Amino acid sequence: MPQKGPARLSTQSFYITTAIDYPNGEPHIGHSLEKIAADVVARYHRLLGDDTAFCMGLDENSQHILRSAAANDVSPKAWTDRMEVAFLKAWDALDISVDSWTRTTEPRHFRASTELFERAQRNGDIYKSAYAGWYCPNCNNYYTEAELVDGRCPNHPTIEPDWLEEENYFFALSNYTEILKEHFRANPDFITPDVWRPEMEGLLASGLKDFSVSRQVREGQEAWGIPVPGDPSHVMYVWFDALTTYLTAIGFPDDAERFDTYWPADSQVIGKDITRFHCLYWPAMLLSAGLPLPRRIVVHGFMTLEGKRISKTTGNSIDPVELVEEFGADPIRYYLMREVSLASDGDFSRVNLIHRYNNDLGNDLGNLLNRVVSMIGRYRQGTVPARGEAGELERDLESVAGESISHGRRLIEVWDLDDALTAIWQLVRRTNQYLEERQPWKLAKDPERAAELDTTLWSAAEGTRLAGLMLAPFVPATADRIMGQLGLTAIEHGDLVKLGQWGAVEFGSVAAPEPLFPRIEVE
RNA sequence: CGCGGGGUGGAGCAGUGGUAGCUCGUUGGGCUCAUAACCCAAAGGUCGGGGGUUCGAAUCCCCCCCCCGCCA
Repeated sequence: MPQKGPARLSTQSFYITTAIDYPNGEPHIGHSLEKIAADVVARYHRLLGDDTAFCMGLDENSQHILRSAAANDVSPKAWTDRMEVAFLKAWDALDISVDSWTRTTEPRHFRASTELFERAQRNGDIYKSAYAGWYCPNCNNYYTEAELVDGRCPNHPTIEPDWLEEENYFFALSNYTEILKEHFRANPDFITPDVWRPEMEGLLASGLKDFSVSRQVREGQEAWGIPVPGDPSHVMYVWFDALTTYLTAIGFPDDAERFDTYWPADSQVIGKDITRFHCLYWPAMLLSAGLPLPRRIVVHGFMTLEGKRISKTTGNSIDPVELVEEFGADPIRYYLMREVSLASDGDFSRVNLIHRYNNDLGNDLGNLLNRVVSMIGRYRQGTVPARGEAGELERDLESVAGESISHGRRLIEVWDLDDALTAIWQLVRRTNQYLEERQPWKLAKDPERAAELDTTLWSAAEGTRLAGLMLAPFVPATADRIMGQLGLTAIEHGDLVKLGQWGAVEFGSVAAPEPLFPRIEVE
């Protein structure tokens, strides 16, 4: 566990990636979970003052793209340009703070992939061999016997694939079984959460098999993809192309300064379907190229929608942009991070979203801010009073705030984001309780207790401020609104270190109270 | 078949040997600063089934049932 202590040096770098997406259709809520989780951690590290690089992108060199483009009667380039707009729009709507965006069709990415491939070649890990399987011409893909459905292509029920053999390039993954076993032994945090580790260790125990890294360009077919170095009759197949994005994004191989600043990646976030490729193939490829391995692969489960599998073909999907228009980005971010544990699959339910919105965001958090700001306005003409002498209740509130922050931090650092929110909510709840205990509305009626009222109002404002600060990675716009209503400036890089202690700011005048999350009435 | 994960109050989950916890929901009470919000309390579980180890098991062992994932 990375115990970083209470503060951080601002000279540290933090590199985080998400999987790159196939732009063969528009993004849906399932894509969003991973981006939001990664964004929370990226924002958290910026809040610590780390030099953070958060990279995402698009996987455009696959045959899926050619098919989608053809189906829509446009060129592949026009198609991916159009899809890029859709993806960027979705991530922007969800407030995903991406630093670097990579498309695999970019020349710099061709350059990086070629370099990585050549390094593996020089290391003797690439060889040519026969590849055989059931070939579907529509997919331009091979399937195993088991993958076929009644002898037909799983994606094209009308097509009976042919048994084909071709010469392919292979990567000698088997060379890396032992060294990867050792890596897993020496780095128990390499896979997070650790529920996925036994599966990888099982694969290692049974021995790794080499995998195909190229496809022949067939006659009459567009050479879509990155040519294999030294053999343009082949293009790279998936892994040396897609995974290399993580290197391209930070300047590999030509910008050594930038690359050395960020590599190896601190966290690479992926969906559970590609666990093996990121936990086994990818490290082996990096070892072959003489590059250090990422520190952590973070695996998340899948989302269902109202209990059903998300599928465009059955119309069971939600457009994140429409969702944001209806509820706002922060409620969706909060809901997904609070309700879905990365360790297991989660469900997106409209009823539960509204529930979380009203109960957690509206009642607990929004109402807390509202009552604090209202009372400061009503009893102290909008000026936050000086803190005064702390009694037992204030010391207790301060201690809960400290624990909430330290627990929250520790949990974010091990990617336990739902529990981190629970830890932060301890402070929100405690501050509400504190107000009940002090009853400032009664203190206000007795001029002799003005000092107690001052202390109470200051303490409640401070508890609310610290909760807002810790929430900033999860609900960034809301955190700024909290600061704004408390009369403070918007949250900045490094603020968790600078302002994350009880009493770290000088308050001034609060703004007019305004509900953060107006209640959503349901039928 | 094999490997792995899981089955805990109405719902969702935590809990790996020592009186079963959390959030929501339900019920009752309090408060009135606040977004019909907030606070307090109560009811509700023979921890999938059976057997075993132990002074003592949700927690360890064996068998069975059910759900999910992996097999390149």
